[in-house]
Amino acid sequence: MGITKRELFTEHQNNLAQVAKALAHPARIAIIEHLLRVNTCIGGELVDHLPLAQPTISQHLRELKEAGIIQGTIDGVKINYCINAQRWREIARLFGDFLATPVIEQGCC
Amino acid sequence: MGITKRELFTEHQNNLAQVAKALAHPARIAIIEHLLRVNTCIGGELVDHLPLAQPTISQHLRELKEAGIIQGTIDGVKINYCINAQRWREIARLFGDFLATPVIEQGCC
DNA sequence: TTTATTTATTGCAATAATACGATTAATTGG
DNA sequence: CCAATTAATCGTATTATTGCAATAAATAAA
Repeated sequence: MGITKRELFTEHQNNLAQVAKALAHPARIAIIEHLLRVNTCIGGELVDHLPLAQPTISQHLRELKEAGIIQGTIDGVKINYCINAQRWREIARLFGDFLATPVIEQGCC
Repeated sequence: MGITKRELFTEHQNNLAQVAKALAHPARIAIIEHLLRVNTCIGGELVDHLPLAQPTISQHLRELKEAGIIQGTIDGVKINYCINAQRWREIARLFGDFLATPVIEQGCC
């Protein structure tokens, strides 16, 4: 995109937006859903599972890693990926609090 | 971005990703936070409130509108914006269910 | 060492997003 | 009608994202 003027917004607003951005692609949702289901998997399994080329998946994995949502540990030639449980709970709280804010319904709109 | 291959993913994955994308900018988070606080406001108030030019804010408002998160009703020359309460609850459920999925912590990763 | 396996990186093309000045459209008030 | 107000749209520059082929890097196995 063009450049986002992050410095003009609060840290909280940027945190929410940044996590949302990490979740803003169906492939990354699919990766997370898969990891939540199987707990741990290697990259190759994702290549078999998702309809995208290996470099593309590697790129999505990197974005999820940079957002702290997943982590990988080297196991020989392979890499075991899993969800960062602590970060996952943190994100659940962050979005939970935000989305739990009630909307007062008025007739105005 | 480049073109996202949405047709290769499930409707649920695309739904989550699409809402996340609508939330993936601090200005849009700020707009939502403001509307949650004041319940209703006109576009001009947002221009005073946010450090962005009027056309930019108008563009962000359109994206939030297209995601169904906000709605606007014409009031003379002005437009009253507010959160779509029903949609907001729907999104809270969508993300709540997703983020509530527990991560089984293992020593592997 | 050579080969196979697995993942990351590079480089590129195509497309989407961000931001804003200028302009337009729509309505209100005089 | 004319000016003022408010918001949307257009056009454009800049930057980010997506996707993949080709390649590199790293380790394991033979």
